[in-house]
Amino acid sequence: MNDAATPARYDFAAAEPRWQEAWTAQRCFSVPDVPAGDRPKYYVLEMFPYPSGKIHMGHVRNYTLGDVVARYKRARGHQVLHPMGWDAFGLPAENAARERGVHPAQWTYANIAAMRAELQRMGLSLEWDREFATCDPSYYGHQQKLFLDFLKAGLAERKESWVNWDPVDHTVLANEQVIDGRGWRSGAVVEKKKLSQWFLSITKFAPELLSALDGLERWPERVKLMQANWIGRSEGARVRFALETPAGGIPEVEVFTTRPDTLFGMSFLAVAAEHPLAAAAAANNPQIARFITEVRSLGTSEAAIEQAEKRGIDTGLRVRHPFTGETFPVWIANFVLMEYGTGAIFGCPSGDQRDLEFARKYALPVPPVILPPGADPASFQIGDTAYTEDGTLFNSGFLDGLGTAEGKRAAIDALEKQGAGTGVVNWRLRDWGVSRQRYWGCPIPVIHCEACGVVPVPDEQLPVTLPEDVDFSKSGNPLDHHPTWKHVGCPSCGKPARRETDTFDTFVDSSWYFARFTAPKAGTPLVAEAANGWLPVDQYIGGIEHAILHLLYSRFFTRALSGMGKMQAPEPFAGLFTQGMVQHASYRAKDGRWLAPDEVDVAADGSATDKATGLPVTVSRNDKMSKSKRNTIDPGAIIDQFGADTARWFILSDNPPDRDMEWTTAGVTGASRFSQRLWRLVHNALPTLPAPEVLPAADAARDLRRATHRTIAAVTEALETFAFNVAVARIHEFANVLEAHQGADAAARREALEAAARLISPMMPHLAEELWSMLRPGAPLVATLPWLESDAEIAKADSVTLAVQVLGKLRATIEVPVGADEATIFATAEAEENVQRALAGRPIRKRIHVPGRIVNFVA
RNA sequence: GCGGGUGUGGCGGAAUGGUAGACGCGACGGACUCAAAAUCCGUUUCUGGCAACAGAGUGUCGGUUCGAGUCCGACCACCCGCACCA
Repeated sequence: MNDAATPARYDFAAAEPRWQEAWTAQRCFSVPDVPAGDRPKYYVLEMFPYPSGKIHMGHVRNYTLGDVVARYKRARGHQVLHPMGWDAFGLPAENAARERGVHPAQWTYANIAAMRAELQRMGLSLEWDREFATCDPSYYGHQQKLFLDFLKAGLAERKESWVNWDPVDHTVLANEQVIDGRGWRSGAVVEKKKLSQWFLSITKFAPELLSALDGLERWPERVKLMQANWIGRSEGARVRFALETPAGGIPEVEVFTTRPDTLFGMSFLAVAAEHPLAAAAAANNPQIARFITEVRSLGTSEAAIEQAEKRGIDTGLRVRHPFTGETFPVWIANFVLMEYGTGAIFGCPSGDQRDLEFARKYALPVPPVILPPGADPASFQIGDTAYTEDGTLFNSGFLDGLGTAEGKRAAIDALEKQGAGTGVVNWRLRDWGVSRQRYWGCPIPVIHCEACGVVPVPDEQLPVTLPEDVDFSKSGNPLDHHPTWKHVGCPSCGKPARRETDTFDTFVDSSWYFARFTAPKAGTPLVAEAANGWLPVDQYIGGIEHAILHLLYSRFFTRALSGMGKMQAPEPFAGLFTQGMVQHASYRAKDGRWLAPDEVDVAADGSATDKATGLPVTVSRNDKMSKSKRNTIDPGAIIDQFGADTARWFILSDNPPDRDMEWTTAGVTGASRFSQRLWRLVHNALPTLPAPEVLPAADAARDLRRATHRTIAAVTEALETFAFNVAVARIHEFANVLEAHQGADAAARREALEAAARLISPMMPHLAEELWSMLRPGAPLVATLPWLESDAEIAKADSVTLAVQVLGKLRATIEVPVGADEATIFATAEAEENVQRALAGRPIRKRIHVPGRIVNFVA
């Protein structure tokens, strides 16, 4: 290897740690808790990781994207806050405890140490001094304080709600732990069970959370749309239907509808299985009781409920129509959601597809009430498809002849007049249930006292820390079985009382961490000057899977905390970027085993064989990297083999960052080759370059200098717009130009090579420092330098190529001087032989000229 | 089921309504080498043609326009989210 004939190569393994140390030693990435001086602030944040133990390519992509932004903004003169921490509570630690007997805390902190080391090798411009984990008592203790403030402000309350219950393990299951309606561990059929739980009153902010979306100009439209749909504002009416004979003391059923205009199309009324009326009907009817039990085994997830086959049972009860006095049957239906509206609907099969399917299945009538424009009222029939669009009302008594909008108004007026209903705005958004029956989470700091009720833990007793001696061998919540932990004296009356054993949803932890990062060591949860100085986060980056919940909860917390005067920030994240997933081909043997990428040989045509057996394997593309499919690539191994810069460069070059990318070995080796090529360009040029002070002569190497300044402009624009793959492409092109100009004016070449070194710095920061130190020994680090400016005068072109079309088809291209007059351009274009042939002697009827772009002749 | 997104060569992708396929990967041909690796040069959307050139072409069908990958309408396929995974 050290043979004199071997060409010199860039030794990334030596260089990368060296530059990382230099950045740390010079504290290049440190900023004060309160932004100071006249440099504008810029807060770059990537969604902090769950410490699973190893970083995966999704993390590498996420943090590379953030680091490009952080380094670029720093070069543009901002003081950049760029912290990192750990979303450290959650189920996997408890699973590890159950499966391997390792304590969640020990497991988690070991994972954090391992992942921190891996992240540090990536050369990210992070300020590690601000690091914390949400499982640190110094973090979650402050969270408990915030919860007590929520309680005082009336933003937290106890309510009952339904959970997935495993009757064998005696434990609450997450939706992901419910597989085909059964508990993942026990295999028992899951039931819905009602528990009293803590809720945060996010619905109080629903109107604001919705209207403020408009102001989030640097959020993807689709994320805003998803949030708007999630919040789900809908205008409609609540309508009360009196029961013909009250059941279980219930005299009437209230439904919510967005279509009061279709009330005359009613054919039945349906309630959710959890509705009180359902329980009343089941009281002395075992068949109904059995049906309710069956529906309860569907689980609590909306997807499971709505995807299930539509089923129902007639309760035998009947309700009276407020307008006609007619009576209709009351059904219990599995597609009616207790959580939405009032948990009851009136069924109008002609105007709602779900109602129609239900009516057809149970042979209920389908009276049509909305006439599509142009349809004949005498012959109009509903087949397999409900008519859900606007139209003209008919068969609808006093509403006949009205349009949809007027019909709604008239129906609501009539309902209000006779006291049978009111026009209302309904929200899909529900209050946020934050209670979890788990050990590895932040304890909810309240005490239940027989005499005093719910008593907040006094401030001076915070934090309420988790006990360390816990037993995971029993099913259920370990905090609940702990022999002593929950037994405490009531802070109010002193009598024996019981500590709350539920812990917070981990989404609570991540709803304010971005604010804590501004003053991570403070003795109070937040320091207003720090939070106000840095927030909102200027650029937040993470996966699209968080588009709704995490972002919405953070927006809610930001408003709540601002409302309580803890800080003043209208929104947590001014700019949001959602990255795509990292995928990899997966390989499956004939016998069904999944094979890891290093267990197969991939041929040139893409087919693959099992290295061990030589048998062909099935290759599938575009699979999300996952342990189960064994198609993960370990970032650590990639960095060992190719270096952090290569991994970063490939990830940026592959495709636009908001799309899913495919990790390929070929792509990595290509990126590696390019880093060596750049290094070689500088290495080979060094002996021929003049001193840095020598400026290129005015007209020396114009092509090269034009390319240099055009590249600066193009890369700058690409970085500004998150088009990192385009930035990479422009630098590739520039390298091609550099190679073609190795004999050009030496000062121009120095200018070009120095530009190359600095333009790659957000993306390949180590190589940038290496090249810069070669070109300018002893000069300050690239990490401390301002961004390059393009000189428009040098970048300007002398001539321009115009496409010439005849009837919109390309027939020739012409080269004209910049600023040539239109007549000359048309004459030149017309004179082209190919243009003449295409015109075939026909007169030109119209001449179109788009300066700098195109000439089109219409003949 | 509801909501959201994506679709361009062999592959990843580029393209303010204006030359479709920049740039990279792969492949093929060549140079260097005893040989290989590394590196460099060239070709590479498809069809026809020696070529000049012509025709077709951005998931499908239709529309607007001098001109559509881009705008509009309908459809198809795939992916993601759905409140206790993080």
